[in-house]
Amino acid sequence: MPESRPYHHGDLRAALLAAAERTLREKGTAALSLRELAREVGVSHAAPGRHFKDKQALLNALALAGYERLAQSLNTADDPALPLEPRLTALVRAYLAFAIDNAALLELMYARKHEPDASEQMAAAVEQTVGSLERVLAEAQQRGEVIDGDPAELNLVTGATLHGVAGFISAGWLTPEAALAGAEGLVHFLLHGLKPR
Amino acid sequence: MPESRPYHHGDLRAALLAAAERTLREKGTAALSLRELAREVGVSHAAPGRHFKDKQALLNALALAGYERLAQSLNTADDPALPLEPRLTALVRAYLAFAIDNAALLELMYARKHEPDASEQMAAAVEQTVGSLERVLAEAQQRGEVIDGDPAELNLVTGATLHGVAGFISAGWLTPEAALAGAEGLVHFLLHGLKPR
DNA sequence: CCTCGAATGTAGGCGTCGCCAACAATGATG
DNA sequence: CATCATTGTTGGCGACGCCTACATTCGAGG
Repeated sequence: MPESRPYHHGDLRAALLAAAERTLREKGTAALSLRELAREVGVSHAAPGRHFKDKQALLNALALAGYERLAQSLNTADDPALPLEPRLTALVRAYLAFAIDNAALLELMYARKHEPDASEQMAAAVEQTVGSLERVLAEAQQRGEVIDGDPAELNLVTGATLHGVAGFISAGWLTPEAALAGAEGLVHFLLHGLKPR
Repeated sequence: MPESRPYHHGDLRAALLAAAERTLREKGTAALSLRELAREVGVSHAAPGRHFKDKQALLNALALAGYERLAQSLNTADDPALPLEPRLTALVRAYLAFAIDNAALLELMYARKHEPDASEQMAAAVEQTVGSLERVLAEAQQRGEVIDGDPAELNLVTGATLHGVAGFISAGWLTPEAALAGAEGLVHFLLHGLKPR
């Protein structure tokens, strides 16, 4: 009699990803279990297996979605009309904001578990993400506002700095407030370095 | 007849830590299991519990040892007689070298699992580690070779950059060779920034 | 409209894990 | 030498990821 729920969920895959992201945000990576997700969504413990061949596949899907969200966030934060320094500051703010309220997800995105297959889709997403920064730097370089050199290399160090700060935030060595407040100073450092002029 | 091994191991705690570090290096964090460690060392599956209250306690001990090793490595790499730039380069090289052949361990060291207790010992070890960099920067600052500003803040951004590069290495976006080769350029960037002079 | 195969969900089981409690051997302290 | 804390063993609990066999539903071709 209890017509309960239909035998088929409708969009279990999406529901699992949504639940996973919520769990990730609220309880952290360690609390992510396929069985628990199945329970939350109301299906049997083996149902997730129909949509993700194993746990890593789900993590990959989460990471992929994360990259897309981050790339979009960076793209909307980028205002090509701005001068270099404020333009970079906006990007840095957007990245740090993402890192702050997606700490566990970001960690997942950076986990090097997907080297073997590489999954092209993932690579493309990463490219899109770092592309935001690279574009800005390359343009500035053409205008002579940034030193010469392989753009990829420049992009690497700036990206590393950002990534490092994000890591410090999730390690708890830097409060989110301090990080966001320091964004301007951070960009200034990126541009001018440690040496006095 | 088989007088096998004595009932008591002698120094089980150290043996476990050693085995754990080996496993960490060879198979990665995911392959670390208390039961497996016990098997490797030749004790029963519950024996580790006598020395580490839970798995996290073992991980903390590993991280602590890692910090001590890293701090020592940085200290021996620091030559106060050198001018600023080569001196920093040596430190960067030492840090990257550690990151390269202790990737999984470094990840553990940066995991923010030990905020609650803080374990003072850990905090002291961290302080010792970052202290190497901070000292160099503070001295250079006094000599006027580095811009003014809160030394802790300067230290933060340089540390973040280093940490970020290390992250890129373990993410596989940067080969160890490329990272070490780029150390000099990295330091130059830290000192001079992206803007042309 | 019906059938039949593919897609999706369920039930149960296997081996492993971390942790716990009860018990056994050892070694240090009086 | 007796006693007791330390250290190791055995066995068990619940949870996990993954697998296989089975059930239900959906959709495409007759």
